[in-house]
Amino acid sequence: MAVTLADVAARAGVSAATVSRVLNGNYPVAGTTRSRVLRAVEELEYVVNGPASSLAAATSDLIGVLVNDIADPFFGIIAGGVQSRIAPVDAPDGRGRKLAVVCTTGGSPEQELTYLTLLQRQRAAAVILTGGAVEDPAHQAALAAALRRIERAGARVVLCGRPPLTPPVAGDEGGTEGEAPEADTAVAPDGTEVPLPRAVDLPHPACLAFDNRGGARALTEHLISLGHREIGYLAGPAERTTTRHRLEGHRAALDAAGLTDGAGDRVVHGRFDRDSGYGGARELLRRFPGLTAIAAANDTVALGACAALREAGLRVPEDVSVTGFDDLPFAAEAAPALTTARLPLHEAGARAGLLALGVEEPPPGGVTVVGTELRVRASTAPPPSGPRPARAG
Amino acid sequence: MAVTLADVAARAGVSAATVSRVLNGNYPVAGTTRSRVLRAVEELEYVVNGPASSLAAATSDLIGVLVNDIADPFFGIIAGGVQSRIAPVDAPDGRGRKLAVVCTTGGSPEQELTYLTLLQRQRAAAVILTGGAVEDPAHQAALAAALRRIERAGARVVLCGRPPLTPPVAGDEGGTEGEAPEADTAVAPDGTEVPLPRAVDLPHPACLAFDNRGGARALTEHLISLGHREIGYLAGPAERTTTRHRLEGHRAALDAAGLTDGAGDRVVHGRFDRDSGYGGARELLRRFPGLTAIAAANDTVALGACAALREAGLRVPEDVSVTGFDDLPFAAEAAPALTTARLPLHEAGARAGLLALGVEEPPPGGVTVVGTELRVRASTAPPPSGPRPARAG
DNA sequence: TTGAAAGCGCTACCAT
DNA sequence: ATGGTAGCGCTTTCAA
Repeated sequence: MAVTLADVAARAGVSAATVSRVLNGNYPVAGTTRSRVLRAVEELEYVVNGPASSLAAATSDLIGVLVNDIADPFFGIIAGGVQSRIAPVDAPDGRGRKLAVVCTTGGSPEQELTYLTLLQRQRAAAVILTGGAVEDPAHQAALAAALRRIERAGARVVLCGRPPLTPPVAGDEGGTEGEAPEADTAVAPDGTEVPLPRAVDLPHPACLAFDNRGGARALTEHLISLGHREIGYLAGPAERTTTRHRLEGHRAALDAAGLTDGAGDRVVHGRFDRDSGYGGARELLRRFPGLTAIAAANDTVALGACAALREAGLRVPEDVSVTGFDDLPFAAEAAPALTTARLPLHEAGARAGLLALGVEEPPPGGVTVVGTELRVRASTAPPPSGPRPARAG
Repeated sequence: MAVTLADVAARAGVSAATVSRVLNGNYPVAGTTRSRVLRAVEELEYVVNGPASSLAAATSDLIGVLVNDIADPFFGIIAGGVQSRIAPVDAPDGRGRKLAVVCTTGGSPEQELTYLTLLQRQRAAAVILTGGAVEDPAHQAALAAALRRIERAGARVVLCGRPPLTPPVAGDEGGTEGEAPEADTAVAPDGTEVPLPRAVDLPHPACLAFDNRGGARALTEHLISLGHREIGYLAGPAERTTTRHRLEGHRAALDAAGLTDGAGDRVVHGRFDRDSGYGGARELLRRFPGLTAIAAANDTVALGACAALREAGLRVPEDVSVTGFDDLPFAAEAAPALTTARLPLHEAGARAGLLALGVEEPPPGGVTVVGTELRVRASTAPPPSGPRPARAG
């Protein structure tokens, strides 16, 4: 029914092979032949059959992007960064443009695995996993197995905003102190490189890890430097690397300042959304009336906290200083007094795109740590006296 | 190299045809055979070759979603709605799950066309175009041609948040008063329905149009009802349906109230972003010192306007009332005093997903108008006196 | 209920 | 520089 390569070939008076060569531009073709073919393509309104060429060439133009929630600007911005590189607008027609298959996992391990299979089925050229990972060991193992399978199928795997699968012993996401890169391929009789079996057959994806720990630490250090001593923390959901690392950074700052007295943690766990920030802040205010600052797991949570403070008749940052994380565009608008750690989401996405294309090589250890930048919009030292008249509801 | 159907067939001691039937579950297979096959699939870690099956079956699991910018929550939320339906989380493994290919056009007509070709090449099962359209006639024609080609290739086309390609004569996007639906198919000898050639071979996509005009009108009517008489308008970029319809709604409200004196329009055009809102508001304040209200093309623009007002020492909404459009989550947080028209973006995306799947049938006319809801967060009548001491910079 | 086999449309290798 | 052609892995008649 549809126009095929053969139709074009017939019309141009050449062979199918020639048409293919013209279209893929990866082989010398005479100028006249070339233009004849292109004209036939035009006249027939021929559009390549992607599945057919994917089958024959054993590759596809699809790049999978796994996100928690595409409606969340955090992931939207990363996805935008990816697209800016895998399909640059200045590319001629569609030449060499990859398409992004965006998959919303909702943070569910099962969904993550399901989508990986679906993408493998599509023979995606690469898969990019974004955002923090669930730390459940069983899932980690299943995930590693899935990624290994995908890599073996010839697809690239990139982690963006997520720590490596097997953290170095020190438990530090920034570690480049991995084992020395041993030779792990050999030249087969037919001249091609084949992978040598490794003692541990783990996947080794390219990895762009956010410095969540460092950012969180810097934020809390900033609060401490202003004179705050009672700092609450609104953490994300347990079992997630993002939650853990940011919380660890916060605690590291407290420890370094000797602020971890036996009073226990001023930490409340919740989700990464506004409601959790709102509820969590109310709880913090209730439990710790002396609080002068709140560090939130991310900007969205911080916004919820601001709302709770406002409702309690407290001013931000005069009465309670609030910090967020990520620096989403709208957050600055909503809470101009927010101090936050800026994560270069778009840039990270863009680099992930390059890694997915294979244009950019991952560093020797495979892991690149993307730093955070402290954004101080408004800082206020705590009131000289102790507890405020906390009018929280 | 990879495991194929044939491998599974061999291992299960059945033919390839049988394995295919088991995997697709669209044909009766004996229970024992079935389980034998499934076990072989498990043991071999077999993953279907998508391109191969797409080639053979002439269909694919891909659904294209064209957006202006996936980093913009407006589109992110729509995309999320689409995904919620084309890949419901409760689907077993990957059974029948479609994948969303998200394409960022940046609002560029050329990119739009390029992506449509790319999606046609992938033999996408459907294509969803979101957001307002560029009104340039040449592009409209090229777009119509591209969509027609895609429809002829057997893919469904859905417009989401965009008016029909050929607006009814009245120029009203809400028109269901189109020509009576004539019979446009006939039953072929083999019992299948075939389309009759139409006089004008236009594409007829399913269409979910936002009631931009109605929403904008309601907003301005609201301002007028509060007593505002000098209302500025921050419009979007020219040549876009969204811009035009919202502006028309605004003007309709003014006309109805007899507020369009010869003083000329208090309208400033810009982009759909914060900076335009900021700059545009400053310009409005300068040119129309008596302004007591500003209606913005969307929430992002409104946020920029709020910033400009704040900077000018004016309070919102006490000194100047501001309205937005869309009701993006963060906007309410950033400007709680904002009155806005709520667009059910997620729901619209979800319906677009169903239309793309063919699960839901488009209405007879093809067009469904999605209404807006007025969200009044804080309204203030204009100050009794005339011009304020506009301290604008 | 199952098997055999003919494509689906393209790529890439081998000739020329 | 160009043509011929053997697959790529799956679906889907048609037979059995």
